[in-house]
Amino acid sequence: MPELPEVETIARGLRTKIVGKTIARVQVRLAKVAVAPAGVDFSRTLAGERIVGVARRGKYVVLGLASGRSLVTSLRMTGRLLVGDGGGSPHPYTHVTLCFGDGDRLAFADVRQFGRMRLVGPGEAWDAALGVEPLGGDFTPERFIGMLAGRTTPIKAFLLDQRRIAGVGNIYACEALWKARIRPGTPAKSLTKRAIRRLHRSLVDVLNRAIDLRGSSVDDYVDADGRKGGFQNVLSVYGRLGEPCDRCGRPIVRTVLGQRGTWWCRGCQR
DNA sequence: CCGCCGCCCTGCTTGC
DNA sequence: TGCAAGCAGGGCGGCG
Repeated sequence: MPELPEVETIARGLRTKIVGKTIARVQVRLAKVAVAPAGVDFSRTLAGERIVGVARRGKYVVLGLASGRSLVTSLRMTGRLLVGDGGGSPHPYTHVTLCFGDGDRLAFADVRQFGRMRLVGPGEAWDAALGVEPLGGDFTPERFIGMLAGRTTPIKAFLLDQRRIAGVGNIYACEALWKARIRPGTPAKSLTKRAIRRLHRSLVDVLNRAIDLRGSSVDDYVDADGRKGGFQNVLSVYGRLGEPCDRCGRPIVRTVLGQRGTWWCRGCQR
């Protein structure tokens, strides 16, 4: 499931491939995944647009268009953005295809149909409800301490709340908490400043390391080239039920917290 | 504002 | 062996 490092990898891959290309036509096979403002036709509006940039915000891939509009893609769990020349057989769950003037195509495919491609207008504050970028300069240890003050919610649930910190999903929340030696269920407000600083460091380190390794391919994630990531080979807890903890040797457990599977070590996460 | 819950959807796993 | 039920999960809207 694509989280910040996977989406960053996808965005970087797309940037080298599609910036500068002009959209000639758009095929929408599953209407509900292609979202546009009221009165705006998704396909007709995109036709003729030129791609001027590819960015990431939280877990969203943002294609910047020459008109000032943006095409914002949420991949959710199983969404993929794939570039090709249309020569090979298309991904069987392709819902939207952008056909460029030079014959290349950008396909949005998603088995579970949870992902969305959303066309937003110039200056539209589509990300107003999204929280701070964890790898941006705004996310300081002191700010993190302030964010957690008085919050009763379990720290792991807080990390997953996109309105607070944008881009952290289940894999990296579990990994960062393990690295910081913090129990996932700890109420946010009861963490010491020292522990919060440790968690801040762990979160930034885990995300950067995962980007270096081009993300984690846990289920079927692949980047814009169809390549798998490498972080799944260095996971400490995620998906490792029963395996010995790398730090203390106790078997990794799986519990459910906020309706999400949570992997952690009872031995060394306090 | 905050926390909690159900829904969306399909493929895989589990159980009879 | 075959089939149905259960489960997983990110974001969003609704509720208290």
